[in-house]
This record gives sequence, structure tokens and C-alpha cells, in this order.
Amino acid sequence: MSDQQRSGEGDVHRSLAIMWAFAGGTATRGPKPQLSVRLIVDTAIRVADADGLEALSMRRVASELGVGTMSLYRYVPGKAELLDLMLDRVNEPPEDCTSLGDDWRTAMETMARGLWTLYTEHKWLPWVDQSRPVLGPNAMASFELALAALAGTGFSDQERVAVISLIDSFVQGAARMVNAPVLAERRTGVTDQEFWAAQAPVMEAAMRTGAFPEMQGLSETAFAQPPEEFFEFGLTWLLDGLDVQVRNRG
Amino acid sequence: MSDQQRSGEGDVHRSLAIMWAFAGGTATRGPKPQLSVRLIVDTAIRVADADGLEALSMRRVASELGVGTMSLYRYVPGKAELLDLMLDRVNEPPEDCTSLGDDWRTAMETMARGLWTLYTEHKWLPWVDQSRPVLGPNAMASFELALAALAGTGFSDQERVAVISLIDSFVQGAARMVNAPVLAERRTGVTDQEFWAAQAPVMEAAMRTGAFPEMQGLSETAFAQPPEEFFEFGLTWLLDGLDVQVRNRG
DNA sequence: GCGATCAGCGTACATGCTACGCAGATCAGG
DNA sequence: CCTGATCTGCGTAGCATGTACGCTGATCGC
Repeated sequence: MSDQQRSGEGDVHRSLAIMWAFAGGTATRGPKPQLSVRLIVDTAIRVADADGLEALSMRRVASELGVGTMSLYRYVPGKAELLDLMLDRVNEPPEDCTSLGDDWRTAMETMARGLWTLYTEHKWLPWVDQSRPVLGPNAMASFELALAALAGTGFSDQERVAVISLIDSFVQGAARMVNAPVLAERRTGVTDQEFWAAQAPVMEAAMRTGAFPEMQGLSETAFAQPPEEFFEFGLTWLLDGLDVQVRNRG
Repeated sequence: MSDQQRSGEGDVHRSLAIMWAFAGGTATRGPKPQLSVRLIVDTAIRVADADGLEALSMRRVASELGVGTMSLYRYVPGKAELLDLMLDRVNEPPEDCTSLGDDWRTAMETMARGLWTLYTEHKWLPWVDQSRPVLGPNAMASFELALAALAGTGFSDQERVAVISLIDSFVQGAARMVNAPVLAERRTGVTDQEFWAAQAPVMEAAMRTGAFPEMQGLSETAFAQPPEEFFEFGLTWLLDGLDVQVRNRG
């Protein structure tokens, strides 16, 4: 069992030094390194993508690379810092983009869809607690773009930060809802259908008491919402609401 | 180190049986039990409230109760089920309430503020992954109330579920932002100020490159947002956006 | 060729959950 | 009151995890 995974719980200085490539003195003495930070980080991401965060252990990454566990510690201070590095790595932009869009609405929509792609490609990502983010070059670049997109809206600095946080939080939540069944089945071997079937008898008994009329009247498919529809519904809602806020300052 | 805490990862049948008090045969043979499920659950909640989820271990709960660790397993199948029980327990309504409000807007606002109170009183709660909720009596009652509040809005069943999920997700995210500094400091001993101060030199160096003009122009206080303001801002935004959706169906 | 340097990593320990099985308390039936 | 079935409390041990420590041996500057 591993800790709840959080960014910024390790040695922030060390994480930053590696991220921003303050290349340590390029020593030449001793044997040549077989590994590299980059290789380790990419392997860790591959493991998490394939088998989830709970399968991500130092032993596993090392064995994946065919080296001893402790060898990793020559490159990375510890697991906490490795996670910081993974987070900035996945934020690497696929291509050079200098703007998210011309007006704030399309820009925010682009940002949300980009995050959606990120969070569904790396299904573990929405479960990493980023409330103390370690700002690597990629994270900073993304944030810079988002800030710029909200420049002409009349929002205060605090509000711009809040808007970005909330949209990110929404996408993260939506991605969690979508990814959860897949990950939970991989972890526990129990499909979503089986999980709900296990609860069905109790729920039906509860409904027969008449205490839950609304739930009783719910259609069968109320909880079987296609992920994309849920995301689109929320996104429209959010952007419409933001529109109201922008008008209020205009 | 303990797993990322999730609901619904244990034996769902057992959790449900205890929650809905399918009282096992009231045997009378053998020694009288010293503990009760209720006592254990409340102790666990007290531990999590006081020292966070990562301090919540079977050993700790047992020692808090002055019994051996394995004694807990006579009452609770395991840690996973204990968590399920904690979740339904904290949802216990303080008073008998039969409605959240007269119109959908005040009802949703009431719901959001209630969740806000819940998530800030039990600071660990927003970090529990509830994507597979085990529906106890209290959780079902809360959900029933929320569904009823959205009855006259023209939303489909799927949309009503989505609306409730999204508002909950928002409040959870906001609560995480607010609780994080407190919990992180307790866990790591590093204050938020110290954390950001550690990053400052690197960030300033990055800004001096001129690559991040928007971030450079940000006021000092852009990240130092009072929690309540953030919550209120988001809530207004969300409700205004929901208003647009409701009008579209009216 | 020598010696400083450094990569690789085996071992050991702390902390976590919990399966197993025993000791002893308790009470129904006689 | 005695006997035996029953059930509570829990000690022990086995699994997993991250990682501190310190050794071995490869490598390269001089």
C-alpha cells in the first residue's frame, strides 16, 4: 500500500533543480550512468498508465528497467520527487502553441478539452493531489497561456486564478467519474455492473419502504450516462455561467 | 503508508449489512462485547478529524480505544469497510429536514453550503475517492432530497444526476483548496508560506527570462485568496450557469 | 598504473493491513 | 454448581511499501 499521492511533499528544491535542469557539475569520474532521470520518469509514467498509481513502486520501476531498486536513488531523491517530475512531464505540450484562442470563451474551452485529453490519457492523473504544485517549466507555460486568455475579461488577478482553478477542478472531477470504473475494475476485479448489482437488493428494499420516492421514479439509465455527454453538459454549463460573470464586469 | 482511501473497495455486502443494521443474530453466549461498530466508527472519525487520513490506521483506532488491534476485526470486516461506515456516518443529518428549499436555486445553494460545512468540518473528507459510493441510509436520504429539489426544472433524470454530481464536485474541489494548506502543514511541518518561498527563487529566475509576462504581471496577492471568497465566487458562477440551462428547457 | 570518484545495489528496518489460531470469559442446560 | 459450547480479545507472523547505510567494483584524470 502506498500513500495517497501528492505533489510537493518531497524536497521541493531537488525537484525544481531537476525540472529546470540546473545540470549538476558534469562529473566525468567513475562509471558511466546506465540510466537517466528522463528514462526513469518516462518508465514511471508508463507503469502508472498501464497499471495505475497503486502499482507505481520504486521496485516496479526498477524491475521494469532491469536494475536494482536502490539504483533509482542515484538519479531521483525519492518517490515524492519522482511524482513531481512525472507531473511536469505529462504537461509537456505536444506542439508549440502560443495562444489558446482568440476570445476568452474559445480559449477556456480549448483549455478544458486539452485537460480532458490529458486526464483521460493518463487515467491516474486526476487522483494526484496537486494542491501544492511544484511549478516546472511545462506547468508554468500552461498556466501562462491560461492567464493570457483571460486578460481582456475585466477579471481581477485573483479571479483569473480562481477561474482557471475551477475549470481545472471541473475537468478533473469529470475525468475521475469516467476513469473510475476502468481503474476500479482493474484494481479489484469487480466490474461496475457487478458493483451496482451487489447493492441492488438493498436499494430496492430501501425503496420499497417508500422513503425514497424520487430515487424510485428514476429511470434505469439515470446513472449510466455516457462520459462524453457528461463532460459536454458540464462544460456548456460552466462556460455559460462564466459568460454571465464576464458581462457583469463589462 | 496507506492506500489512497476509496469507498466501495471492500466487501460491499458486509458494509451494507452493518449500515442498514441487519442486526446479526443477537447471540448471548460468550463474553459481552466491550466495543460496538458505532464506537469504532466514531473513534475513527475523531482520529481522521484530528490528525488526517494518513494517521487513520487500525492500530491507531485500537490504541485510542485501549484495545488490541485485532479486536477491531470482531466488529468491522476491515479498513475498507470501516471507511464506508465513516462516510455514511458523517452524512447523518443534524436535524430532520424534509426539503432543501422552495425553488431549485435556493435548494442547490443550500445543498452546496451544507456540503461546504461538511467538507470543512471533516477536512479529510474531500480526499476520499467516492466514485464507487456505498449507499447507506444517510447518503440515500441526502441524494433523495437533492433529486426532489430539481424535480420541476425540466431536466432529464440523467441531467439531474449530473447537476448534483457537478455541484458536489465543485464544493469538494473548493474544500480541498481550502483544507490543503492546513493538512499539508500538519503532515510535513512546512507552512504554505515556506512552501512557496522555496519556489520563489526559481520562479523569479524563470520570469526574468521574459517567457512568462502574464505571471510576472500578477499581483502579489493573486494566490492568497480568502477561502470563502473563492467558494462564493464559484458558487455564484455555477448557479448563474445553471440558471441558463434551466431557462433553455423552460 | 594509481587512486579518487562514483554507479549499482544487497541488506535491514519501519509502518501498514490482516489471516490464523489460542486462551479464557461467559452462559445454557443439567 | 458443573460442563461444554460459544464467542471475545488479541499475540504472532507474513505480506507489502519506501529508503538509509555502506560495500564492491568500474572508470578516468593524472
